[in-house]
Amino acid sequence: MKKILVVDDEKRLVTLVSEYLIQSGFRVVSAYDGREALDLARQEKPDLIILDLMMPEMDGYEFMQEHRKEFDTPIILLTARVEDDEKVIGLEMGADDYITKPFRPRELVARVRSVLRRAGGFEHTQSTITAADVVLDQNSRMVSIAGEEINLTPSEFDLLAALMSNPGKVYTRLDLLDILQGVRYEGYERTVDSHVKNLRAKMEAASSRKDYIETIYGIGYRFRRE
Amino acid sequence: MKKILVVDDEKRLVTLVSEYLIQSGFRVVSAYDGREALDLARQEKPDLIILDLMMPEMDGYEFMQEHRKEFDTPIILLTARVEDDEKVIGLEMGADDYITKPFRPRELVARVRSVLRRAGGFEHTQSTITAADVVLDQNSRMVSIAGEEINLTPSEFDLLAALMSNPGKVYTRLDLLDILQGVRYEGYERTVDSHVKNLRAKMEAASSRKDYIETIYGIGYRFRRE
DNA sequence: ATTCCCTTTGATAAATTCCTCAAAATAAAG
DNA sequence: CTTTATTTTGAGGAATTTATCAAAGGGAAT
Repeated sequence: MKKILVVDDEKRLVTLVSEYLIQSGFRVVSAYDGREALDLARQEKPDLIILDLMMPEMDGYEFMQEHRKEFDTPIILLTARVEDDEKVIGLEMGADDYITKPFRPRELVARVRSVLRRAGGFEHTQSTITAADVVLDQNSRMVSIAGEEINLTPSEFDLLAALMSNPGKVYTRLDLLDILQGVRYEGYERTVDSHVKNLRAKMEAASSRKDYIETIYGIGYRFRRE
Repeated sequence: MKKILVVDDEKRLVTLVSEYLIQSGFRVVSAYDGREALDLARQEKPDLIILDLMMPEMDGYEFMQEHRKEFDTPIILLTARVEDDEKVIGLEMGADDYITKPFRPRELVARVRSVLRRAGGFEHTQSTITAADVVLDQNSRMVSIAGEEINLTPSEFDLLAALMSNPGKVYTRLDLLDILQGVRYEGYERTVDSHVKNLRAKMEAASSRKDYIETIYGIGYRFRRE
């Protein structure tokens, strides 16, 4: 299982990213400034680092400079805005990829997988979830029901993956919105309903069963546990 | 166990919110104006702050400004009206969520849980209450009796959660009405009776036992303690 | 630029729950 | 036993929440 170091001074963002990565089958350690990150990098020897450029104490550039003296761990940069300059400097300094805020969690995970693949290692992440007769593969992002493959949109897949990661657990619409949209400052809860509706339709079309996803009135949704 | 600071000049509201939070498994400290809140924040280092924007002495904006210099505790704003401006300003100043008055306790608690989950860690608050053969889970809001899950409406759940949080303690109808409806200046006490009736029916249908909820004539109700 | 697909939004219908009231039942008091 | 107070119960309409649909908005690919 791959270990990832997440470095950002915004705690909320670190938590969100961490949860999403964990849910995707990675192990995560986190730091809130460059110095702390350097200590952790030495100690934990992560397989990949997700790094914010703007930080107190020791910013991203400094961190990379120091870090590169000792390791060649792949790095994905988080940048607030994409000045071309920033991008170029970052890549010259040895970053493997970059992603601009705000971003969607699934986009980040996709890049993490991509960078890890390039960086050589084979993925050993736990990538398939099975519940009832539904099989969901996080790597290929394919889902099949009773052996028959179904075609989901990215949002539908993310929603289903979240629900299936804890069958029986009830997720509120706000929880699910976070998963769809990343850090949320506003959002229409009915968006979740729409995706659930489409997801249910596709799942029911592929299976005689229904009620894979249950509505908990007044709360949210959950994946049915036998 | 997470500690929450509640700041509002309306004492009645502070009391209600506090009780409900305590009942939901949190620790609570409270302040009635911004200055007092700042002292308490320094002293108690809460995990989350629930903050009214309109207050004497030092209003919510001022408080946030000062507070942010020293901490990054997540904040949930209470606002009387929702001007979009207010919302935007608040969020820009670092609030994590907002909720408009009047609100129901359960809605607030849901947001508290959601923000804490994002902001902090993976430790969970003590979320299940067990009494007799009844198990009640505050996170998923599910209840089971002798292992069998029963389906409660939001109000029924809130009522049962309140009663079960202190088996043997007698709650008046007004106490329970507060829990159902939030800050209330009028209300029909018989509403509670109705919910109790429905609750009893569902519980008795799932169990051979009855009398989980006892009537104290002239006072109110309580959950039976063995 | 055009097309296609996905996401989000808003509006309306459907489902569920909540509140209220009044009559019936039960408990306490005299 | 009778009276009075309180609780239980059932039912209808009000209110809230969810499901569904259609259309607008965005972004990527052609």
